[in-house]
Amino acid sequence: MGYKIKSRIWIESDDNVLLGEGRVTLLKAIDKMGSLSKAAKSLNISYKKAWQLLDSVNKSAKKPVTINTIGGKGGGGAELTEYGKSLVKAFDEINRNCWAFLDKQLEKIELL
Amino acid sequence: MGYKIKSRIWIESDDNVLLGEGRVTLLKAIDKMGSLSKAAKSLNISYKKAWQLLDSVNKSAKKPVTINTIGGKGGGGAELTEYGKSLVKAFDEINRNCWAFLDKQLEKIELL
DNA sequence: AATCGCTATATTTGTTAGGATATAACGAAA
DNA sequence: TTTCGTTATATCCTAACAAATATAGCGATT
Repeated sequence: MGYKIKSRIWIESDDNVLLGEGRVTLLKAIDKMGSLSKAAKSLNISYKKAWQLLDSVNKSAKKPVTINTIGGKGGGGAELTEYGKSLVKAFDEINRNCWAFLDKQLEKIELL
Repeated sequence: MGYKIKSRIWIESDDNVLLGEGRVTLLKAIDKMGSLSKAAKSLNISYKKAWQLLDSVNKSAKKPVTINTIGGKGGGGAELTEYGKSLVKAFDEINRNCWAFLDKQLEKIELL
């Protein structure tokens, strides 16, 4: 059986984490569910953790990633901005490319 | 100021971690110092942690990565095998290549 | 056979991240 | 103006993880 190579990538803005795998799956869940609390529930993480993640994302992004409304119809909710959606898409693409790249690189170790 | 992209890669063997950045810096320190305890001291980590890391490396590698001698001249010591040295070298190379690759990919996000 | 510095391991103590819980504030709609 | 399901935040508690400490065992050298 051969070795496997794994990776974790993230994007920082001014030493704060903007996007990582956890944040991206959270953003996807928000997009799907329409609210932060439902997204947290669907991912089986606490609301607190989800809120902290999202807060840090919005604080470190150059443009808003979500729009959170408080009160109002249905109590409020959260939805991705266009910028947020394209960030998610780009991150996924980079991640997939990285995996493919690393799988090729792994050959260097397999034949030692 | 733009975003930065960071990564962490590691190699697994049969679901156990073989090499990661911490393990590689430990192996380098062992190579330099000639013993596990001195390596741990030079990295400011506890001997226990260093030992656990090295143990897990040797358990999951297909060939021995270090040769540890217990007792004897100077009380013993640890040194890298040829396989160990080439693993370290290959890992570093893959890591550097990955950074370069990701830096290019980051452009996709910069121009959103 | 005594010494030495190391590997190898168990045990105990400390620290920190996260979970659970509680609650205030909000604004549209009825 | 009351209800509702959110966002937003603070506080406490616990459980997982890391550090500190202790100690046994080893074997070449003297």
